[in-house]
Amino acid sequence: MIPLYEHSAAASTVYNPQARVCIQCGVRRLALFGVLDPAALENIHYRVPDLRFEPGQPLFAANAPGTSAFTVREGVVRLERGNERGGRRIVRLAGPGDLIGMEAMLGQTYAADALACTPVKVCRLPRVLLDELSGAQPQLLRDMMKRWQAALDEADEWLTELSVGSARWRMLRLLLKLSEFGQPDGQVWLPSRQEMGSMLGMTVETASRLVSALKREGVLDTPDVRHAVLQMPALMAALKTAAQGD
Amino acid sequence: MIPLYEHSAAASTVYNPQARVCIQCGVRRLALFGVLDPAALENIHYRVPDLRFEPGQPLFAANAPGTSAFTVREGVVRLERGNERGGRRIVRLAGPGDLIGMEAMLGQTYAADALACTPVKVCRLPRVLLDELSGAQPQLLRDMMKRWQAALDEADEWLTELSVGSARWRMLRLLLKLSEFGQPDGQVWLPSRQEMGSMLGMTVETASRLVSALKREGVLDTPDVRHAVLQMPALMAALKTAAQGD
DNA sequence: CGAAAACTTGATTAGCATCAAACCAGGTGG
DNA sequence: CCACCTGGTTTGATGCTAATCAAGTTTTCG
Repeated sequence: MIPLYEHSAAASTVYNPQARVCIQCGVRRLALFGVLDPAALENIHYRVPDLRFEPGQPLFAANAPGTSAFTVREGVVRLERGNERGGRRIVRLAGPGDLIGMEAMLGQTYAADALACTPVKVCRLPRVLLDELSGAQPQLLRDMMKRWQAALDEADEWLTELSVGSARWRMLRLLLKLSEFGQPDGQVWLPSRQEMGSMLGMTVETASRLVSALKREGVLDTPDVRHAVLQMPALMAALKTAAQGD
Repeated sequence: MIPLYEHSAAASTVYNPQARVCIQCGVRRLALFGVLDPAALENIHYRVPDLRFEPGQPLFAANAPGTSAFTVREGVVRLERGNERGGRRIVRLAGPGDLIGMEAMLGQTYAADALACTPVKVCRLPRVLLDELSGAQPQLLRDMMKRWQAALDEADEWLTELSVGSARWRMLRLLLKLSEFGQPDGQVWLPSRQEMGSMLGMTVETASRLVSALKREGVLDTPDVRHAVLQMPALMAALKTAAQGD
Protein backbone atom coordinates (compact mmCIF):
# COMPACT_ATOMS: atom_id res chain seq x y z
CA MET A 1 0.00 0.00 0.00
CA ILE A 2 2.69 2.33 0.99
CA PRO A 3 4.34 3.59 -2.15
CA LEU A 4 7.84 2.95 -0.86
CA TYR A 5 7.40 -0.76 -1.16
CA GLU A 6 7.89 -0.56 -4.85
CA HIS A 7 11.64 -1.01 -4.36
CA SER A 8 11.54 -3.56 -1.60
CA ALA A 9 11.66 -6.74 -3.67
CA ALA A 10 15.27 -7.42 -2.68
CA ALA A 11 14.63 -7.31 1.08
CA SER A 12 16.98 -9.77 2.71
CA THR A 13 17.18 -9.19 6.48
CA VAL A 14 14.73 -9.77 9.28
CA TYR A 15 13.75 -6.15 9.91
CA ASN A 16 10.05 -5.68 10.09
CA PRO A 17 8.15 -4.59 7.02
CA GLN A 18 7.86 -0.94 7.97
CA ALA A 19 11.53 -0.62 8.78
CA ARG A 20 12.26 -1.84 5.30
CA VAL A 21 10.54 1.28 4.11
CA CYS A 22 13.45 3.30 5.47
CA ILE A 23 16.21 0.82 4.70
CA GLN A 24 15.17 0.50 1.10
CA CYS A 25 14.36 4.14 0.63
CA GLY A 26 16.06 5.52 -2.43
CA VAL A 27 17.09 8.72 -0.73
CA ARG A 28 18.22 7.31 2.60
CA ARG A 29 21.88 7.84 1.90
CA LEU A 30 21.06 11.46 1.05
CA ALA A 31 18.69 11.98 3.91
CA LEU A 32 19.12 13.14 7.45
CA PHE A 33 18.83 9.70 8.95
CA GLY A 34 21.27 8.30 6.45
CA VAL A 35 23.91 8.30 9.17
CA LEU A 36 21.88 5.90 11.29
CA ASP A 37 22.45 2.17 10.99
CA PRO A 38 19.63 -0.26 10.17
CA ALA A 39 19.24 -1.23 13.83
CA ALA A 40 18.63 2.37 14.80
CA LEU A 41 16.19 2.80 11.95
CA GLU A 42 14.29 -0.20 13.22
CA ASN A 43 13.47 1.76 16.35
CA ILE A 44 12.31 4.94 14.75
CA HIS A 45 10.74 4.19 11.41
CA TYR A 46 7.25 3.95 12.87
CA ARG A 47 7.56 7.49 14.11
CA VAL A 48 8.43 8.85 10.70
CA PRO A 49 5.21 8.87 8.75
CA ASP A 50 5.43 9.21 5.02
CA LEU A 51 3.05 11.63 3.39
CA ARG A 52 2.02 12.62 -0.10
CA PHE A 53 0.99 15.96 -1.48
CA GLU A 54 -0.52 17.00 -4.77
CA PRO A 55 0.70 20.03 -6.75
CA GLY A 56 -0.35 23.23 -5.02
CA GLN A 57 -0.90 21.67 -1.62
CA PRO A 58 0.91 23.25 1.32
CA LEU A 59 3.30 21.18 3.45
CA PHE A 60 3.45 23.98 5.98
CA ALA A 61 2.80 27.69 6.21
CA ALA A 62 5.04 30.59 7.16
CA ASN A 63 4.74 31.64 10.81
CA ALA A 64 2.91 28.48 11.75
CA PRO A 65 4.28 26.80 14.87
CA GLY A 66 5.70 23.60 13.47
CA THR A 67 6.83 20.46 15.21
CA SER A 68 8.35 18.68 12.25
CA ALA A 69 10.87 18.95 9.47
CA PHE A 70 10.39 17.09 6.19
CA THR A 71 12.69 15.03 4.06
CA VAL A 72 11.66 15.20 0.43
CA ARG A 73 11.65 11.73 -1.02
CA GLU A 74 10.16 12.43 -4.42
CA GLY A 75 9.02 15.48 -6.33
CA VAL A 76 9.78 19.18 -6.02
CA VAL A 77 8.73 21.55 -3.25
CA ARG A 78 8.98 25.33 -3.40
CA LEU A 79 9.62 27.61 -0.47
CA GLU A 80 8.09 31.04 -0.86
CA ARG A 81 7.75 34.21 1.11
CA GLY A 82 5.57 37.24 0.92
CA ASN A 83 7.31 40.58 0.67
CA GLU A 84 6.45 43.92 2.17
CA ARG A 85 4.86 45.06 -1.08
CA GLY A 86 2.33 42.27 -1.13
CA GLY A 87 4.10 40.18 -3.74
CA ARG A 88 5.38 36.67 -3.24
CA ARG A 89 8.80 35.34 -4.09
CA ILE A 90 9.99 31.78 -4.39
CA VAL A 91 13.26 31.66 -2.49
CA ARG A 92 14.26 28.04 -2.87
CA LEU A 93 13.39 24.68 -4.39
CA ALA A 94 13.77 21.37 -2.63
CA GLY A 95 14.04 17.99 -4.29
CA PRO A 96 14.74 14.38 -3.30
CA GLY A 97 17.12 14.17 -0.34
CA ASP A 98 16.56 17.77 0.76
CA LEU A 99 15.40 18.61 4.25
CA ILE A 100 12.99 21.50 4.73
CA GLY A 101 11.41 23.18 7.73
CA MET A 102 14.50 22.64 9.88
CA GLU A 103 13.62 25.73 11.88
CA ALA A 104 10.90 23.65 13.56
CA MET A 105 13.71 21.68 15.19
CA LEU A 106 14.66 24.83 17.06
CA GLY A 107 11.15 25.44 18.30
CA GLN A 108 10.71 28.26 15.81
CA THR A 109 7.80 28.91 13.51
CA TYR A 110 8.29 28.12 9.83
CA ALA A 111 10.14 30.83 7.94
CA ALA A 112 8.41 30.30 4.61
CA ASP A 113 5.44 28.66 2.95
CA ALA A 114 6.22 25.23 1.52
CA LEU A 115 4.12 24.13 -1.43
CA ALA A 116 4.24 21.05 -3.59
CA CYS A 117 5.16 21.84 -7.20
CA THR A 118 4.75 18.28 -8.43
CA PRO A 119 3.27 15.21 -6.77
CA VAL A 120 5.45 14.95 -3.69
CA LYS A 121 6.37 12.23 -1.22
CA VAL A 122 7.98 13.23 2.05
CA CYS A 123 8.89 11.82 5.44
CA ARG A 124 7.79 13.83 8.41
CA LEU A 125 10.46 14.08 11.13
CA PRO A 126 9.02 15.14 14.49
CA ARG A 127 11.15 17.41 16.59
CA VAL A 128 11.01 15.19 19.66
CA LEU A 129 12.46 12.33 17.67
CA LEU A 130 15.47 14.37 16.70
CA ASP A 131 15.89 15.61 20.25
CA GLU A 132 15.97 12.05 21.54
CA LEU A 133 18.30 10.74 18.88
CA SER A 134 20.75 13.60 18.98
CA GLY A 135 21.87 12.64 22.47
CA ALA A 136 22.96 9.18 21.45
CA GLN A 137 23.95 10.10 17.90
CA PRO A 138 26.06 13.25 17.85
CA GLN A 139 26.57 12.66 14.13
CA LEU A 140 23.02 13.74 13.63
CA LEU A 141 23.53 17.28 14.87
CA ARG A 142 26.57 17.65 12.71
CA ASP A 143 24.57 16.47 9.73
CA MET A 144 21.84 18.96 10.56
CA MET A 145 24.38 21.77 10.60
CA LYS A 146 25.72 20.69 7.25
CA ARG A 147 22.22 20.88 5.89
CA TRP A 148 21.78 24.38 7.21
CA GLN A 149 24.97 25.38 5.54
CA ALA A 150 23.84 23.73 2.31
CA ALA A 151 20.57 25.66 2.45
CA LEU A 152 22.52 28.84 2.97
CA ASP A 153 24.71 28.08 -0.03
CA GLU A 154 21.60 27.49 -2.02
CA ALA A 155 20.12 30.82 -0.97
CA ASP A 156 23.33 32.59 -1.88
CA GLU A 157 23.31 30.92 -5.26
CA TRP A 158 19.81 32.26 -5.91
CA LEU A 159 21.06 35.71 -5.03
CA THR A 160 24.09 35.55 -7.28
CA GLU A 161 22.83 33.56 -10.25
CA LEU A 162 19.04 33.83 -10.32
CA SER A 163 18.48 37.42 -9.21
CA VAL A 164 20.87 39.45 -11.34
CA GLY A 165 21.67 39.64 -15.02
CA SER A 166 19.38 39.81 -18.02
CA ALA A 167 16.05 38.00 -17.97
CA ARG A 168 17.38 35.58 -20.54
CA TRP A 169 20.42 34.74 -18.44
CA ARG A 170 18.31 34.12 -15.36
CA MET A 171 15.93 31.88 -17.28
CA LEU A 172 18.81 29.82 -18.61
CA ARG A 173 20.23 29.51 -15.10
CA LEU A 174 16.83 28.38 -13.86
CA LEU A 175 16.69 25.65 -16.47
CA LEU A 176 20.15 24.56 -15.38
CA LYS A 177 18.95 24.38 -11.80
CA LEU A 178 15.84 22.46 -12.77
CA SER A 179 18.01 19.89 -14.49
CA GLU A 180 19.24 18.95 -11.01
CA PHE A 181 15.77 17.61 -10.32
CA GLY A 182 15.55 15.78 -13.62
CA GLN A 183 13.87 12.41 -13.95
CA PRO A 184 15.90 9.43 -15.17
CA ASP A 185 14.06 9.63 -18.51
CA GLY A 186 15.57 13.03 -19.18
CA GLN A 187 12.41 14.97 -18.48
CA VAL A 188 12.49 17.85 -16.05
CA TRP A 189 9.63 19.53 -14.27
CA LEU A 190 8.80 22.80 -15.97
CA PRO A 191 7.29 25.37 -13.61
CA SER A 192 4.28 27.44 -14.58
CA ARG A 193 5.13 30.83 -16.07
CA GLN A 194 3.79 32.36 -12.90
CA GLU A 195 6.20 30.32 -10.81
CA MET A 196 9.10 31.15 -13.11
CA GLY A 197 8.28 34.81 -12.71
CA SER A 198 8.19 34.49 -8.96
CA MET A 199 11.56 32.75 -8.91
CA LEU A 200 13.33 35.10 -11.29
CA GLY A 201 11.71 38.40 -10.48
CA MET A 202 10.05 38.92 -13.85
CA THR A 203 6.53 38.98 -15.24
CA VAL A 204 4.65 35.97 -16.59
CA GLU A 205 4.74 37.50 -20.05
CA THR A 206 8.49 37.83 -20.06
CA ALA A 207 8.89 34.28 -18.78
CA SER A 208 6.57 33.01 -21.51
CA ARG A 209 8.42 34.91 -24.23
CA LEU A 210 11.75 33.55 -23.07
CA VAL A 211 10.55 29.96 -22.93
CA SER A 212 9.05 30.32 -26.41
CA ALA A 213 12.29 31.75 -27.75
CA LEU A 214 14.33 28.93 -26.21
CA LYS A 215 11.96 26.40 -27.73
CA ARG A 216 12.48 27.96 -31.15
CA GLU A 217 16.23 27.85 -30.60
CA GLY A 218 16.09 24.16 -29.77
CA VAL A 219 17.36 24.55 -26.21
CA LEU A 220 14.10 23.21 -24.93
CA ASP A 221 11.39 20.79 -25.89
CA THR A 222 8.02 20.51 -24.16
CA PRO A 223 6.34 17.17 -24.77
CA ASP A 224 3.92 18.22 -22.05
CA VAL A 225 3.15 21.72 -20.76
CA ARG A 226 4.57 20.84 -17.36
CA HIS A 227 7.61 18.93 -18.57
CA ALA A 228 10.61 19.77 -20.67
CA VAL A 229 13.50 17.98 -22.29
CA LEU A 230 16.61 20.05 -22.14
CA GLN A 231 19.34 20.01 -24.78
CA MET A 232 22.19 20.49 -22.36
CA PRO A 233 24.86 21.35 -24.94
CA ALA A 234 22.61 24.01 -26.46
CA LEU A 235 21.76 25.26 -22.97
CA MET A 236 25.39 25.60 -21.99
CA ALA A 237 26.17 27.34 -25.26
CA ALA A 238 23.29 29.75 -24.76
CA LEU A 239 24.54 30.50 -21.26
CA LYS A 240 27.99 31.23 -22.58
CA THR A 241 26.75 33.76 -25.12
CA ALA A 242 24.30 35.30 -22.66
CA ALA A 243 27.24 35.89 -20.31
CA GLN A 244 29.10 37.88 -22.97
CA GLY A 245 25.98 39.83 -23.79
CA ASP A 246 26.06 41.71 -20.51
CA MET B 1 46.57 47.94 24.64
CA ILE B 2 43.83 45.71 23.49
CA PRO B 3 40.94 47.92 22.44
CA LEU B 4 38.42 46.01 24.47
CA TYR B 5 39.83 47.33 27.68
CA GLU B 6 38.15 50.62 27.10
CA HIS B 7 35.04 49.35 28.86
CA SER B 8 36.71 47.48 31.69
CA ALA B 9 36.80 50.21 34.32
CA ALA B 10 34.01 48.62 36.33
CA ALA B 11 35.70 45.23 36.67
CA SER B 12 34.72 43.78 40.00
CA THR B 13 35.59 40.07 40.19
CA VAL B 14 38.87 38.22 40.35
CA TYR B 15 38.96 36.95 36.79
CA ASN B 16 42.23 37.63 35.11
CA PRO B 17 42.58 40.71 32.96
CA GLN B 18 42.12 38.94 29.65
CA ALA B 19 39.01 37.17 30.77
CA ARG B 20 37.54 40.53 31.59
CA VAL B 21 37.83 41.27 27.91
CA CYS B 22 35.11 38.74 27.24
CA ILE B 23 33.03 39.36 30.34
CA GLN B 24 32.85 43.06 29.68
CA CYS B 25 32.43 42.74 25.95
CA GLY B 26 29.45 44.73 24.74
CA VAL B 27 28.23 42.01 22.43
CA ARG B 28 28.76 39.02 24.67
CA ARG B 29 25.09 38.54 25.33
CA LEU B 30 24.55 38.56 21.57
CA ALA B 31 27.53 36.43 20.72
CA LEU B 32 28.01 32.73 20.38
CA PHE B 33 29.74 32.31 23.71
CA GLY B 34 27.08 34.35 25.43
CA VAL B 35 25.63 31.12 26.76
CA LEU B 36 28.82 30.33 28.65
CA ASP B 37 29.20 31.45 32.24
CA PRO B 38 32.12 33.62 33.40
CA ALA B 39 33.97 30.59 34.77
CA ALA B 40 33.90 28.92 31.39
CA LEU B 41 35.00 32.10 29.69
CA GLU B 42 37.96 32.21 32.04
CA ASN B 43 39.23 29.01 30.47
CA ILE B 44 38.88 29.95 26.87
CA HIS B 45 39.33 33.67 26.45
CA TYR B 46 43.04 33.34 25.71
CA ARG B 47 42.21 31.17 22.75
CA VAL B 48 39.88 33.73 21.24
CA PRO B 49 42.12 36.41 19.81
CA ASP B 50 40.54 39.69 18.96
CA LEU B 51 41.47 41.21 15.63
CA ARG B 52 40.93 44.46 13.79
CA PHE B 53 40.48 45.11 10.11
CA GLU B 54 40.44 48.31 8.09
CA PRO B 55 37.85 49.00 5.36
CA GLY B 56 38.53 46.85 2.33
CA GLN B 57 40.62 44.27 4.16
CA PRO B 58 39.56 40.63 3.80
CA LEU B 59 38.71 38.58 6.88
CA PHE B 60 38.70 35.47 4.77
CA ALA B 61 38.35 34.44 1.16
CA ALA B 62 35.88 32.18 -0.62
CA ASN B 63 37.11 28.60 -1.09
CA ALA B 64 39.94 29.08 1.38
CA PRO B 65 40.24 26.25 3.90
CA GLY B 66 39.33 28.01 7.12
CA THR B 67 39.77 26.93 10.70
CA SER B 68 37.86 29.74 12.38
CA ALA B 69 34.57 31.54 12.52
CA PHE B 70 34.38 35.19 13.53
CA THR B 71 32.12 37.09 15.87
CA VAL B 72 31.75 40.68 14.76
CA ARG B 73 32.20 42.97 17.73
CA GLU B 74 32.19 46.32 16.01
CA GLY B 75 31.76 47.60 12.47
CA VAL B 76 30.18 46.10 9.37
CA VAL B 77 31.42 43.19 7.27
CA ARG B 78 30.13 42.27 3.84
CA LEU B 79 29.94 38.77 2.42
CA GLU B 80 30.25 38.66 -1.33
CA ARG B 81 30.38 36.07 -4.06
CA GLY B 82 31.47 36.04 -7.63
CA ASN B 83 28.89 34.91 -10.15
CA GLU B 84 29.27 32.88 -13.28
CA ARG B 85 29.26 36.00 -15.43
CA GLY B 86 32.29 37.49 -13.75
CA GLY B 87 30.40 39.98 -11.62
CA ARG B 88 30.37 40.09 -7.86
CA ARG B 89 27.36 40.29 -5.61
CA ILE B 90 27.13 41.19 -1.95
CA VAL B 91 24.87 38.57 -0.42
CA ARG B 92 24.82 39.62 3.23
CA LEU B 93 25.99 42.17 5.77
CA ALA B 94 27.16 41.30 9.26
CA GLY B 95 27.25 43.67 12.21
CA PRO B 96 27.93 43.52 15.95
CA GLY B 97 26.84 40.20 17.44
CA ASP B 98 26.76 38.37 14.11
CA LEU B 99 28.77 35.22 13.51
CA ILE B 100 30.34 34.68 10.09
CA GLY B 101 32.35 31.91 8.51
CA MET B 102 30.43 29.20 10.41
CA GLU B 103 31.08 26.76 7.58
CA ALA B 104 34.66 26.51 8.86
CA MET B 105 33.24 24.76 11.91
CA LEU B 106 32.16 21.93 9.62
CA GLY B 107 35.59 21.58 8.07
CA GLN B 108 34.37 23.25 4.90
CA THR B 109 36.02 26.01 2.92
CA TYR B 110 34.53 29.48 3.22
CA ALA B 111 31.50 30.00 1.02
CA ALA B 112 32.05 33.69 0.36
CA ASP B 113 34.59 36.47 0.61
CA ALA B 114 34.32 38.48 3.80
CA LEU B 115 35.51 42.08 3.61
CA ALA B 116 35.49 44.86 6.15
CA CYS B 117 33.21 47.73 5.12
CA THR B 118 34.12 49.93 8.09
CA PRO B 119 36.85 49.60 10.69
CA VAL B 120 36.00 46.24 12.19
CA LYS B 121 36.75 44.43 15.44
CA VAL B 122 36.14 40.70 15.59
CA CYS B 123 36.88 37.70 17.78
CA ARG B 124 38.34 34.70 16.02
CA LEU B 125 36.81 31.40 17.17
CA PRO B 126 38.96 28.41 16.24
CA ARG B 127 37.17 25.28 15.22
CA VAL B 128 38.96 23.07 17.73
CA LEU B 129 37.74 25.28 20.54
CA LEU B 130 34.16 24.81 19.53
CA ASP B 131 34.64 21.09 19.11
CA GLU B 132 35.98 20.83 22.65
CA LEU B 133 33.33 22.99 24.21
CA SER B 134 30.38 21.48 22.41
CA GLY B 135 30.84 18.21 24.28
CA ALA B 136 30.44 19.79 27.67
CA GLN B 137 28.08 22.55 26.57
CA PRO B 138 25.32 21.18 24.37
CA GLN B 139 23.74 24.63 24.48
CA LEU B 140 26.47 25.79 22.17
CA LEU B 141 25.48 23.56 19.28
CA ARG B 142 21.91 24.64 19.62
CA ASP B 143 23.00 28.24 19.53
CA MET B 144 25.07 27.56 16.43
CA MET B 145 22.05 26.09 14.71
CA LYS B 146 19.98 29.11 15.61
CA ARG B 147 22.61 31.27 14.01
CA TRP B 148 22.53 29.24 10.84
CA GLN B 149 18.81 29.65 10.73
CA ALA B 150 19.17 33.38 11.32
CA ALA B 151 21.64 33.63 8.45
CA LEU B 152 19.20 31.76 6.26
CA ASP B 153 16.40 34.14 7.22
CA GLU B 154 18.67 37.00 6.38
CA ALA B 155 19.48 35.54 2.97
CA ASP B 156 15.78 35.03 2.27
CA GLU B 157 15.09 38.61 3.25
CA TRP B 158 17.66 39.81 0.70
CA LEU B 159 15.88 37.74 -1.90
CA THR B 160 12.43 39.04 -1.09
CA GLU B 161 13.10 42.66 -0.18
CA LEU B 162 16.39 43.69 -1.74
CA SER B 163 16.32 41.86 -5.05
CA VAL B 164 12.90 42.64 -6.47
CA GLY B 165 10.86 45.78 -6.99
CA SER B 166 11.82 49.14 -8.44
CA ALA B 167 15.32 50.47 -7.90
CA ARG B 168 13.94 53.15 -5.62
CA TRP B 169 12.16 50.61 -3.45
CA ARG B 170 15.26 48.48 -3.10
CA MET B 171 17.37 51.49 -2.17
CA LEU B 172 14.87 52.48 0.51
CA ARG B 173 14.87 48.94 1.86
CA LEU B 174 18.65 49.00 1.95
CA LEU B 175 18.63 52.18 3.98
CA LEU B 176 16.19 50.55 6.36
CA LYS B 177 18.52 47.59 6.72
CA LEU B 178 21.52 49.83 7.26
CA SER B 179 19.69 51.53 10.09
CA GLU B 180 20.02 48.24 11.96
CA PHE B 181 23.74 48.87 12.14
CA GLY B 182 23.30 52.50 13.20
CA GLN B 183 25.62 54.12 15.70
CA PRO B 184 24.18 55.50 18.95
CA ASP B 185 24.64 59.04 17.58
CA GLY B 186 22.13 58.34 14.83
CA GLN B 187 24.69 58.03 12.06
CA VAL B 188 24.64 54.99 9.84
CA TRP B 189 27.38 53.68 7.63
CA LEU B 190 26.67 54.60 4.02
CA PRO B 191 28.14 52.14 1.52
CA SER B 192 29.96 53.30 -1.57
CA ARG B 193 27.78 53.55 -4.67
CA GLN B 194 29.65 50.57 -6.02
CA GLU B 195 28.74 48.54 -2.95
CA MET B 196 25.13 49.66 -3.13
CA GLY B 197 25.02 48.56 -6.73
CA SER B 198 26.46 45.19 -5.82
CA MET B 199 23.90 44.69 -3.07
CA LEU B 200 20.86 45.80 -5.02
CA GLY B 201 21.71 44.60 -8.49
CA MET B 202 21.89 48.03 -10.11
CA THR B 203 24.58 50.25 -11.62
CA VAL B 204 26.61 52.83 -9.71
CA GLU B 205 24.95 55.59 -11.67
CA THR B 206 21.48 54.49 -10.68
CA ALA B 207 22.54 54.15 -7.05
CA SER B 208 24.03 57.63 -7.14
CA ARG B 209 20.91 59.15 -8.69
CA LEU B 210 18.68 57.54 -6.10
CA VAL B 211 20.80 58.70 -3.17
CA SER B 212 20.86 62.21 -4.59
CA ALA B 213 17.10 62.21 -5.01
CA LEU B 214 16.55 60.99 -1.46
CA LYS B 215 18.85 63.71 -0.18
CA ARG B 216 16.81 66.31 -2.00
CA GLU B 217 13.65 64.82 -0.53
CA GLY B 218 15.06 65.06 2.98
CA VAL B 219 15.01 61.32 3.63
CA LEU B 220 18.75 61.35 3.95
CA ASP B 221 21.53 63.62 5.12
CA THR B 222 25.21 62.98 4.51
CA PRO B 223 27.41 64.87 6.96
CA ASP B 224 30.24 62.75 5.61
CA VAL B 225 30.43 60.83 2.34
CA ARG B 226 30.56 57.53 4.19
CA HIS B 227 27.90 58.35 6.79
CA ALA B 228 24.27 59.27 6.67
CA VAL B 229 21.61 60.49 9.03
CA LEU B 230 18.28 58.96 8.21
CA GLN B 231 14.95 60.67 8.73
CA MET B 232 13.07 57.54 9.66
CA PRO B 233 9.55 58.96 9.36
CA ALA B 234 10.35 60.28 5.88
CA LEU B 235 11.96 56.96 5.00
CA MET B 236 8.94 54.98 6.10
CA ALA B 237 6.65 57.32 4.21
CA ALA B 238 8.76 56.99 1.08
CA LEU B 239 8.63 53.21 1.40
CA LYS B 240 4.87 53.32 1.69
CA THR B 241 4.42 55.31 -1.50
CA ALA B 242 7.06 53.28 -3.34
CA ALA B 243 5.06 50.15 -2.50
CA GLN B 244 1.95 51.57 -4.18
CA GLY B 245 3.96 52.68 -7.19
CA ASP B 246 4.49 49.14 -8.34
C1' DC C 1 49.92 70.02 -5.99
C1' DG C 2 48.69 66.67 -9.28
C1' DA C 3 46.85 62.24 -10.41
C1' DA C 4 43.62 58.74 -9.60
C1' DA C 5 39.47 57.24 -7.87
C1' DA C 6 34.87 57.96 -6.55
C1' DC C 7 30.82 60.39 -7.28
C1' DT C 8 27.39 63.14 -9.83
C1' DT C 9 24.71 64.56 -13.71
C1' DG C 10 23.03 64.50 -18.48
C1' DA C 11 21.55 62.32 -23.00
C1' DT C 12 20.33 58.28 -25.28
C1' DT C 13 18.93 53.56 -25.72
C1' DA C 14 17.67 48.80 -24.64
C1' DG C 15 15.10 45.74 -22.07
C1' DC C 16 11.43 44.59 -19.67
C1' DA C 17 6.74 45.87 -17.67
C1' DT C 18 2.31 46.94 -18.80
C1' DC C 19 -1.90 46.72 -21.22
C1' DA C 20 -4.64 44.19 -24.28
C1' DA C 21 -6.18 40.57 -27.04
C1' DA C 22 -6.12 36.02 -28.87
C1' DC C 23 -5.36 31.12 -28.04
C1' DC C 24 -5.56 26.64 -25.99
C1' DA C 25 -6.52 22.78 -22.74
C1' DG C 26 -9.23 20.77 -19.31
C1' DG C 27 -13.38 20.45 -17.03
C1' DT C 28 -18.69 21.06 -16.50
C1' DG C 29 -23.20 20.69 -17.54
C1' DG C 30 -26.74 20.58 -20.90
C1' DC D 1 -20.95 14.64 -27.59
C1' DC D 2 -20.64 19.33 -27.95
C1' DA D 3 -21.01 24.15 -26.22
C1' DC D 4 -19.25 26.64 -22.94
C1' DC D 5 -16.54 28.44 -19.45
C1' DT D 6 -12.24 29.10 -16.87
C1' DG D 7 -7.37 29.61 -16.02
C1' DG D 8 -3.05 29.37 -17.95
C1' DT D 9 -0.32 30.62 -21.96
C1' DT D 10 1.15 33.09 -25.96
C1' DT D 11 1.76 37.10 -28.83
C1' DG D 12 1.54 41.99 -30.03
C1' DA D 13 1.84 47.15 -29.24
C1' DT D 14 3.36 50.73 -26.31
C1' DG D 15 5.66 53.12 -22.49
C1' DC D 16 8.69 53.58 -18.67
C1' DT D 17 12.70 52.30 -15.93
C1' DA D 18 17.20 51.68 -15.48
C1' DA D 19 21.52 50.56 -18.35
C1' DT D 20 24.78 52.60 -21.13
C1' DC D 21 27.77 56.09 -22.80
C1' DA D 22 29.85 60.35 -21.82
C1' DA D 23 31.36 64.41 -19.46
C1' DG D 24 32.04 66.95 -15.47
C1' DT D 25 32.98 67.49 -10.35
C1' DT D 26 34.61 66.30 -5.91
C1' DT D 27 37.43 63.64 -2.86
C1' DT D 28 41.44 61.03 -1.72
C1' DC D 29 46.03 60.27 -1.42
C1' DG D 30 50.91 60.06 -2.72
